[in-house]
Amino acid sequence: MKIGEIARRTDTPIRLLRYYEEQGLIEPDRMPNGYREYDEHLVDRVHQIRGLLDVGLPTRVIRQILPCLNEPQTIHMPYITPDMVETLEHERDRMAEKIRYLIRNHDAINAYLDATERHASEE
DNA sequence: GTTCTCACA
DNA sequence: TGTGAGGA
Repeated sequence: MKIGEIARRTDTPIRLLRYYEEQGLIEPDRMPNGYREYDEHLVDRVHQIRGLLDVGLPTRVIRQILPCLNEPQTIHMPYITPDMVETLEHERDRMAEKIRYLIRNHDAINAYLDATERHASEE
């Protein structure tokens, strides 16, 4: 499929699909006219990449663990190198910190909503 | 209309 | 990573 179609199917801007390719996250074939040709399996891969990006993993880390991401939604670690373990541990810690902030903000918003409700029902 | 590359008041 | 230019 061409870039426009995979962009629709993965809800990813064309701009970003080209960017992911530049970062070595995906490598679509080329058609004779120079257009990128995306294989069906890349649909899942793009979804997977976006998922990891959403959780905060930088593209360089994703590129690193890419060979271990084959079945959709799963992470397999057949061959794990020491420095891969190191970066993953680092990312895990970053995630934990992010979660702490999320909880904090979640609580704050919740408290606000709570107060608003009480206020409204008292009027 | 769609895609491509390159580049940045 | 957004956006536009200039081609095919």
